[in-house]
Amino acid sequence: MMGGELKRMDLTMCTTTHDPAPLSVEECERARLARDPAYDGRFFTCVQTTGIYCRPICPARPPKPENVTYCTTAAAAELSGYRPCLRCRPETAPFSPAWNGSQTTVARALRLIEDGALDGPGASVDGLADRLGVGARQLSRLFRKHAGATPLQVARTVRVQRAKRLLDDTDLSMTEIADQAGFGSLRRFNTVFAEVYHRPPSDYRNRKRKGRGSPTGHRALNPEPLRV
Amino acid sequence: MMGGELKRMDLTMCTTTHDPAPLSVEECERARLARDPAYDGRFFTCVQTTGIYCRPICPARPPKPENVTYCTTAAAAELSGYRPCLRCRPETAPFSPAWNGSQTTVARALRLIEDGALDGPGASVDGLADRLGVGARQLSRLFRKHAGATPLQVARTVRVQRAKRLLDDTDLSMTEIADQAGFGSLRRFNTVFAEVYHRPPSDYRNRKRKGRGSPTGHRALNPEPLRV
DNA sequence: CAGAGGACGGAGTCCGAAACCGGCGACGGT
DNA sequence: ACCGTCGCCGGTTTCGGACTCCGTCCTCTG
Repeated sequence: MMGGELKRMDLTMCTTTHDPAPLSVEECERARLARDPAYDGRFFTCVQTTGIYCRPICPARPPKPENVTYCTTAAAAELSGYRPCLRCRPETAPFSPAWNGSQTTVARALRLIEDGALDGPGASVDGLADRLGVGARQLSRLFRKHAGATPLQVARTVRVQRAKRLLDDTDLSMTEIADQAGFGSLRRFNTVFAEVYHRPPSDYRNRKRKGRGSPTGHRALNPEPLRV
Repeated sequence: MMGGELKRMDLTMCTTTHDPAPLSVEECERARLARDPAYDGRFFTCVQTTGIYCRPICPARPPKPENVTYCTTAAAAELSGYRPCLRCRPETAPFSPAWNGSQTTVARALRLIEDGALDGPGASVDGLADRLGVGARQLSRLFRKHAGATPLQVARTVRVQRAKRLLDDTDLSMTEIADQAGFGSLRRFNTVFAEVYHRPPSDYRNRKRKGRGSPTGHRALNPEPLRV
């Protein structure tokens, strides 16, 4: 024992605010050997031979019972001289900031894409992943999990939306709009826009303007409703 | 015509040092429409409508015959006011420096790996590719093509060789050798070394030293030959 | 105390398949 | 003459599955 942590049966004397019932050593033993997620955060395992403390769900090889004591909080374990396990990271409980780490990464990525991180020569998903400090494959996984779309799908949507606003709100040329929207070429702008709106961008702009009337008041005959 | 380049049949008057026989316009026409690699570098196609000149093997849509004239050199085409095509890049002929580009990239990568670019926390193939200015997937392809092994296979070989030299030439501990050889943990060092030499590193060192005699002159009984 | 090795899951690596991308040229409309 | 659209094209990028690598923990031995 390194001091201060509860010995075997002593757990019955100690509860935490979210623990409706005190835990027996036997219950802790069962829970950690089973890696039962329901007990995650309810107690911590202190390993005397290594000086490390863990969550009940730690995937590391379970230490022998005679080498173990239990604590109800991470703080108590640290006060007793144990350091957090680098596998299960007991200092990051569910719903803690660390738990939100990957979601935060995706949120940052989405902002970067809005800001054009995937546009222009040399821009790439590899490069974006690097800026975020994660592997490209891992970023892909996080996008699928938290955003339900791939980074390029997000970027393509953002580009089309920018182009649409520029078509509606400016008299810029197609070439200029393609460039400012983040497309690397007029060719790609035409292709992607047509895929989304089923017509070329200039046609979209013309119909949009005819639909709200020209200065002469003439309306387009049989205006075709926009399909998106 | 933009000036200076040879009109149709005039090619018969013009040869280059590596062209044993002059080319007819018909022959040029056939060669460019067929994208015949044998003619690459022997003549260049000048497109009047766009002001661009190409190699016979250019994958772009073949221009109409009436829009085409021919030159025997890239320089002649440029003197006539044409600019090089950004697809087939006529200014980069086979065996030119540009052609050697990917081989040079792999050579640089190998040097970087020797220098530990794939060792240590945060090191990755993604990161190496980024330093070389190519995509990770593309780097993988180039390694397969020019080195016959993957980046990690190369790195692993380099690490083991470093470790072997340190075992032979120093009295460093296993932990220290693992670290200096580029392994992130003693555990990995043990595993990889055993895969290559079929014994743990300390065993290798002991046998190697017994094999060349100790200061007392005692030789190991029945020394087992090293298998690599 | 150092070293070896079993166990483990997250992240990285590798690869094939598919999509994206940008360039070229033709053509039509203004 | 210029702008815009679109067919065509091949190199590179993207994506996701499959698998490996990796570092950590723990035990045990010398």
